[in-house]
Amino acid sequence: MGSNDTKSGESQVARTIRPYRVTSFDVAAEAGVSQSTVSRALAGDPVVSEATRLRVAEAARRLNYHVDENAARLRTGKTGTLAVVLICRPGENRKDVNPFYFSLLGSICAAASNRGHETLVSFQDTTENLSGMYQEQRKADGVIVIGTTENREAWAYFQEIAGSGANIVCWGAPWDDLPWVRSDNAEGTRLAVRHLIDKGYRQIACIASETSPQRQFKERYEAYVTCMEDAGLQPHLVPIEKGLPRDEQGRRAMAALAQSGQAFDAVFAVCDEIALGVLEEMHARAIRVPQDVGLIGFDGLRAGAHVTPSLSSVEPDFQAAGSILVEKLLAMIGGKPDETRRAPVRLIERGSTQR
Amino acid sequence: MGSNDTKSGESQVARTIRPYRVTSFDVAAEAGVSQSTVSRALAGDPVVSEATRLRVAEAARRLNYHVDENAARLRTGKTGTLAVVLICRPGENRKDVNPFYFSLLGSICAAASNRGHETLVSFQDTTENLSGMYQEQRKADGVIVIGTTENREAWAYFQEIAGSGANIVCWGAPWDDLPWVRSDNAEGTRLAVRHLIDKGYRQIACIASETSPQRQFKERYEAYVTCMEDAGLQPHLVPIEKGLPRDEQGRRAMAALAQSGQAFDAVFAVCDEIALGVLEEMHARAIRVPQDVGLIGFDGLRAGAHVTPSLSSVEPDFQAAGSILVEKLLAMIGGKPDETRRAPVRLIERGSTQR
DNA sequence: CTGAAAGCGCTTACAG
DNA sequence: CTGAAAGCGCTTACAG
Repeated sequence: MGSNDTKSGESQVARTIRPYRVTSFDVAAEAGVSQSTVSRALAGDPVVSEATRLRVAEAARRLNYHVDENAARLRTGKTGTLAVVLICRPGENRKDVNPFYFSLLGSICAAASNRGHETLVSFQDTTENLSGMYQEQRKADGVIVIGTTENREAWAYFQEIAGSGANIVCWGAPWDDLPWVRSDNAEGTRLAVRHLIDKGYRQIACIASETSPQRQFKERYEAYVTCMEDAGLQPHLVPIEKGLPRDEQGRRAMAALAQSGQAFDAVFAVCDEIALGVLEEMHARAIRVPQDVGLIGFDGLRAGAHVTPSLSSVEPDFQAAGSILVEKLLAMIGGKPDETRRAPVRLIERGSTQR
Repeated sequence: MGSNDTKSGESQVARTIRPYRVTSFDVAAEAGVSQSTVSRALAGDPVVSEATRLRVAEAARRLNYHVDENAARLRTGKTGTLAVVLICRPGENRKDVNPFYFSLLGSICAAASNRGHETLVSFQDTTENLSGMYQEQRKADGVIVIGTTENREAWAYFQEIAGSGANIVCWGAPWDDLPWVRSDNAEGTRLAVRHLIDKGYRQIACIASETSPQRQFKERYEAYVTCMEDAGLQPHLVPIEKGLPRDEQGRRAMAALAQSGQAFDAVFAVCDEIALGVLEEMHARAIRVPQDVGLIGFDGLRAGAHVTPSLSSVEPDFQAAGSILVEKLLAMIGGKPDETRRAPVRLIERGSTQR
């Protein structure tokens, strides 16, 4: 079927099967200099004369020569590449990955690109899939790990890698013993609660969890308590039920709050997905937002812009977050650890708090 | 300042600055075999005896040895890597990248991973940024280019690369002379229009553009005309204004339709962002959806799930799309072109058509 | 089944 | 300022 084709020339061409590649030697011949001069000229080594540099560049262009990065990396030991791992829920449909992570991924790639590094991206979830030996395989100089806090197995794997001295930074880890970056949850919560107070709301309930693996939920709840107390107001926690989709958690918590008889005129939900469920439940109960009750979430999901009323929120600056992760990793690679850990946040005032 | 530090040992240690790396020679010594046997054993070459293979694997584990991929690739000429380029609008804030592209990016990475390939991702927009010489630099075996149709400069660049014989497939190109994959727009439109008809709508207007650089808009509009005519109904085009944000295009088109005096009981918008603007304008005009007028979009944006009423739509299966792109590229790399060009779509029935 | 050796295409001391 | 040569760490014919 083609493979037993024995036309003459087949075997003697065996070595020719690999397509011919233009090398720095070809460029050297074309430019009439040595191969080492080609390498220096193309790398921009200032030691080569301008005339030679131009001649070499022109020859390279004529031959459509490009440096074989594998050879360069083998020689220098540097990759110029950062690995990015996005941890998913095991078996999760990729479409259900929190879109924030897609955005963060994009901003990491962009930030790395601005700093002259490429990004080697992978989505990982289960054991057979986990692979973080980037430095050992000389595929990258370090790793940025982002993704769902809930995949403990994956985080445990990367925690071990971090423990062995690899260059690694992360966003979303359930533990604090890997170098992490997170939203400035205290500041974001302060912005949200102060905003509600400025709008005249006083009986502000917080839909949250004290026991969630999501550290940011805990941080936001604690900051909420502090803000309320600082303002002389009474905090009120409405806990979420475990193991449900976020919007369903929001619906149920809102139902529980309404049925509790507890007075409230505003709700601070620790994430927008929960807040969207809360809003639906408020509609179902004919609670008018923002007239009767104000509502604010956290995360700045796009979906919040399109609901009625649109959802006020606090948004992590994921572009800053991407830069911070990249800078932190590059600093670590350079041996001068960078202490930045918090990504800035900003308030998004939308309809659900505009009374 | 540290660099003029002349403590003894400094210069003789110069070669030691590069951290020691465990090589296949070390594993060979540890396992008591030759280096070539180590290479074969770890590559799973069936020619090595099981006993030897185990001994080598154990030695490698003890020494925490991992193959230097740069050396392997230099030798084999294969990268096992696919490049993915996401083209953005020049100067665009990354957050405004259509979330569909983030999802598609994710599914491409996942599909590549399933096929044993890593992905080298970059976001590109302007000239100083454009870089697609992946095969020449031996960084990847081929490129998948996705992103906004509107960045003509970037597409022209990749079109040229495609013309020079590189392995490249794309989603979103404004021209048809690079190997492309797109949604099955004809089928998706048929699903949308048939659905409206099934729900009893008859006077179905289409908000679209015949001249947009977005080829899918044109394809959807043409399919709409065909479907309407096949059903014995009168097509009615409401053109969008150029150069505006999509939602604003939707608002204006809807306003124009309402003011035109043309009778209508449903609207098919060629994308969800436009449909969301249409919906807002309908609310502003107290047009009840879906009772008075039905509305359906295209693209299946998440935001559509949260508006009131939720927006019916047609969704490209972006996971299938990612697989198709990867398979098409791998087929091209393998020299056996694959003719698949259309990603499957499915109808999402939501509130805006449920009367 | 295993080993000795060549060579992938660069970068970078070392000399001049 | 330029060249000759070594060597990065593998894979794979070639021998045995």
